[in-house]
Amino acid sequence: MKLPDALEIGGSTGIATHLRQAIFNGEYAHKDRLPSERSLAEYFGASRGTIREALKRLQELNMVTRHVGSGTYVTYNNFSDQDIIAELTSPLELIDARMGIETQMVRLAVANATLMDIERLEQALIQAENATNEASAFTRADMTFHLALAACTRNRLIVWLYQLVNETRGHAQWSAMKDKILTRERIKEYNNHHRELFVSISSRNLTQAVEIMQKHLERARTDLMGASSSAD
Amino acid sequence: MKLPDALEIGGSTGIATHLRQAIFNGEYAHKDRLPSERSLAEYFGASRGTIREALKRLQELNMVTRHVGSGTYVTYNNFSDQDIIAELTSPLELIDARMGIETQMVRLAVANATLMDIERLEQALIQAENATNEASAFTRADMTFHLALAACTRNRLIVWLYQLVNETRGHAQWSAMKDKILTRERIKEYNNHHRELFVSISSRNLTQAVEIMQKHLERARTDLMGASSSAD
DNA sequence: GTATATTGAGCCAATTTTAGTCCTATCTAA
DNA sequence: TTAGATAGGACTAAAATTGGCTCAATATAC
Repeated sequence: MKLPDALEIGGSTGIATHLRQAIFNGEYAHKDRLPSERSLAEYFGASRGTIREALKRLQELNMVTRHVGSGTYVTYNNFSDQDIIAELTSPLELIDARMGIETQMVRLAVANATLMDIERLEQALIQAENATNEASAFTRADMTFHLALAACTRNRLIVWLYQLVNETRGHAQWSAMKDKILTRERIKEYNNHHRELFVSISSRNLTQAVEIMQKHLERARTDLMGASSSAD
Repeated sequence: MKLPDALEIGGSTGIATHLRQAIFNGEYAHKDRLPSERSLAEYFGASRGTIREALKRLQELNMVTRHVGSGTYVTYNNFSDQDIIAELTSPLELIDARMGIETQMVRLAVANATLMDIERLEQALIQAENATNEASAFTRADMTFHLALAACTRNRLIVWLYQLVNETRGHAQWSAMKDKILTRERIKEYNNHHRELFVSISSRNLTQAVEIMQKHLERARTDLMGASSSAD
């Protein structure tokens, strides 16, 4: 292995580097199609075989996929902030964040929820109560319930923030644990929390509602810690 | 280093990319009608089928809707969710949201802040204390302080969320009131809050820190309401 | 000289593009 | 109201393009 004396990096490795840079720089975005091998060959002044060798490298780096008759497509994902955050956030961090937002949500919900909001909340609650059998169905219904709760605040900023938080719940680390945590028993318990929460909000009992939400999330945290420690 | 003029990518995907860029760049605005398939075919030197394939991609991306006999219309909204939310959010809604996130931030900061975090927090504090003369300078320093506080939580999700919240602070409704609210006297008072907050966090006094943050935001709310009512 | 990389050519199978035609929906002007 | 122009939707068979692959010839590096 020696370093090139000149800037000239020829051959398949040089072309591969060039293309890699182009993709990193966003010249070719996610799902874009690269030029055909024959066009690239002409452009780089190389033979088709060399281009193929270069593309093979990109393929091995999982930066492109190739389809006969169609073309070479960029699979490299220039992740958005949100994707990175969702990937990095641990379920425990998530609970901590929810603890802040959702208890405030409860306070504002008690103060601001309209009758229609409360009706929607109850419908979401009923859906969750009918989903005790399957973890993924309950997860969906649970998200809907908490989102309906967010809507009760009548605060669009909070609704938006909670939607963002909610999206990180769908990601890898949580999904992997979900089935272990959500036993039928726990689902029942969570639904009881939801029911209590609904009652206290619809009767505008502030301190009770806040307490229940705190209990709910504390319980979720301990369940989570039990699962992650038993997983080690 | 980018001169692929000779490398125009053809095909439906290339045309789709081209049109997508045109919409992103505002060449075609929201609700505008795109040229007809036949015109586009002529313009791009491709057949109608290829154009249809490209438009199908845009349709799948929810960037256009198409109506027989009428045309293809842009539905992509150049404003991001964040811009819309920031525009719609009133300063009072903002305070309500901050009330939830920031009190939780304080709790986690007391628990998790490292010495380095606390040092950064103090530096931000000092900067804010030196910016008593100009409202916009104080606003910037204030944001930095609260962001440093977010960092103390060691919770990346919360940091991210708070960054988003913070960005909405820079928008129209707040900016208009800022100069009215941020008298030199109030800036001094806010800085006192910051100082107290810093002391209680660095001494790990949880209940005191939470109380101060609540006082701080409650005060911001009343100041805000005074300003908005006098503005009517 | 040997090992390695590159070249250019040809062929294959998968896929896309083309250039038609006919259809229905919508708009506009007589 | 009616007629004509124009819009997108759907389908087809032929042609062009694309990546996958092989092979012998050539160039380059050690």
